[in-house]
Amino acid sequence: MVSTPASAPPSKFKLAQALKTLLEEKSFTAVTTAEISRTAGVNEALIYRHFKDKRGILHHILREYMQDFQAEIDRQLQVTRGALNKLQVLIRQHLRMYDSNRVFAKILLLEVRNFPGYFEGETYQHVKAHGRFLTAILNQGVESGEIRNDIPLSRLRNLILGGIEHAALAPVIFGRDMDVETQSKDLCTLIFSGITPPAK
Amino acid sequence: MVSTPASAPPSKFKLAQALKTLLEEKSFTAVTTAEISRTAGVNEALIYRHFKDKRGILHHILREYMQDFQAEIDRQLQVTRGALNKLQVLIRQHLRMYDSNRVFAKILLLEVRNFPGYFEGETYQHVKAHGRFLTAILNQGVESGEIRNDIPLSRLRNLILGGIEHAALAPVIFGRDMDVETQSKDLCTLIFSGITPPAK
DNA sequence: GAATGCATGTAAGTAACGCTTACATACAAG
DNA sequence: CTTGTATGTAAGCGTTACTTACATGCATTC
Repeated sequence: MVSTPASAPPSKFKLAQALKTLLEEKSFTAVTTAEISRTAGVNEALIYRHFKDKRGILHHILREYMQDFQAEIDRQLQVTRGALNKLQVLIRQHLRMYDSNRVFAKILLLEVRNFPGYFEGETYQHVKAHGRFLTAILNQGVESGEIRNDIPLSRLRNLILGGIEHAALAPVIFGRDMDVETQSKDLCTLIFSGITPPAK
Repeated sequence: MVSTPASAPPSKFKLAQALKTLLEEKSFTAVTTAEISRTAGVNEALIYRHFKDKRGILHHILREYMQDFQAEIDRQLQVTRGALNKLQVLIRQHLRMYDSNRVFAKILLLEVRNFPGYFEGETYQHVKAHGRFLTAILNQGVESGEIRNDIPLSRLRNLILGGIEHAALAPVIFGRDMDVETQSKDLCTLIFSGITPPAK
């Protein structure tokens, strides 16, 4: 039994890898199919053997990233107790992921949302699953009394996801580096207790 | 002196209007130049007389929206005292704008960010100006003691903008309606005092 | 070792789309 | 009458995503 990686056959892997590389420097629409195949060192027609679309490559890449991401979060959260602690881990891990995988962040935050049919597609289901995961943590927090229960959880989730996203957005867009530890610490402080001064 | 609207000549106005109409139903990339000119009832080549690009039309529309938006906010904030009150007005007005101008929200939140050169372009300056405006309010809040000063203002701004954005995102994408008043009230509560239970 | 099947390679082509160009007309202002 | 501006028409160009048809190398299987 030989090693059969998830993205076998080899040319499929090469194509996905090539697109990742190209996305480091330009936007998805600015990358041509000819360019992808040339970078991958395979024939252009192979794109359409392995993927439905040019966009199919992007979706494939995004799915891989999402799976790695979710796996890492699952792993870390198994040793974490308390809803607020879990939230903190989730937020930090989120920013870490965006920081060390700029292409992933670019795809998820900038490229994919205006695809026709993206939100109906399978790839979005992975993202949704991640959202439900966050809701579950919030739910636990409400039950334990760590989190307020006078506002619908969906609102809390929106704020958290929005906060993470906007913390990452500028660094990702302008290629600046982000101080993940400070950013996530501050973000947690704000999300937990708000922008008004702490009652000392 | 006759009325000379900002978007004279007439065909320019018609083209912009046509794109707005088309964007209600499909994404920008899914709209073709032929379609725009046909809907506008003008010749396709006129697009390139009035705009640099197909994208130029979108930028033009976005600028118009931004100016209206900023004007309305300026107007409302002149009669509002206190940083937190101003913030509340800003947040509610933001959501109102996104709610009643879905095309505007679509452009700003979904379409424009992956344009090559958008962040270097003139249109983005309007958005940046709006960001500085928010920072000014936060600054005032820090000075008056309404807002905490132990965390950089850019972080607060990110959280606020991210929260607004994510509150609007799902309704905009899925065409659901949003309860602006409840949404903005809850969002303010969360941003002001966080997701932990209020100290009664 | 012949056959089967899969991954790959090559090359030509198509349709759509963004965008350009060249030329003509209508009309108002000076 | 001239000039300038907004507009109209139509043909065409280059790029790009995507398709099709056909051929090869190579492993597994019978």
